Amino acid sequence: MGRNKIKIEKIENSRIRQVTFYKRKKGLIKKSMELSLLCEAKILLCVLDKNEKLTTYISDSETLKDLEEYFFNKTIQKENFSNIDVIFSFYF
Amino acid sequence: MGRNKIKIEKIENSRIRQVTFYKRKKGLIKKSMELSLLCEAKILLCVLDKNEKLTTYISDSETLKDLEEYFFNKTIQKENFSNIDVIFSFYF
DNA sequence: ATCTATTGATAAGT
DNA sequence: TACTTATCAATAGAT
Repeated sequence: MGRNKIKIEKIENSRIRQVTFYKRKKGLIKKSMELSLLCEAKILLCVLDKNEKLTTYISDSETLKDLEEYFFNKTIQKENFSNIDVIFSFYF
Repeated sequence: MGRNKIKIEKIENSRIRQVTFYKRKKGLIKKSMELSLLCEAKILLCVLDKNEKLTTYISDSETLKDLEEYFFNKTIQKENFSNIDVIFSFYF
C-alpha cells in the first residue's frame, strides 16, 4: 500500500524509518484495540524502539494478570510465532 | 474494509466472531513482524482468546529480556495505551 | 478454506 | 511533524 510497494527489510534512511515507525506503531495499536473489542480478546502489545522508548498497549486491567497465569500454566494451549515463522507462512 | 463497514464492538454471532478472530489475529502478527523488520523494533504481542488459548509473537530472542529491563527502569520513557485512549485518539 | 468487492492502511509528497 | 492522496493491503461477507 502507499505510493510504492516497499520490501520488508530494514529502512536504511533514518528519517523515513522514524516516520514509518510512528505511523505503523499507531496502526498496530489501533488494530490491537479493534481485535480486543470485536472478539473480547485480551491483548498485550509492547514495542521497544531503537531510541529506547517503550510503548505498550494493554486491552484491559486484567490482561497482565491473566497472561501471567497462562504463561506458566503448562496445560494451556499455546502458539508461538517469531519473525521466521511469520515470514515463512506469509511470504513463501 | 471488506464488503461492509462494521462497528468496532463485540461481534455477537459466535461463528462470525471466531472467523474474524482468526483473520485479524493473523493480520496483527504479520504487521508486528513487518514493523520489527522495517524499523528494528523489539516487539512482544500476546493474544488471549475467550477459549483460553494464548498466542504470542516475539520479534527476537532478546525481546523478553530487554522488555523486562525496560519495564522496571524508571528513567526510560514510556507511553501506555489502553482501549479508551485508542478509541479517543482514533475515533473522536 | 477460498474468493472478491470494498474499505482501510500507508509510502511519498507537501 | 501533521496533512494529503495515490496505491496497495486487509478483510467482511459469501461460497
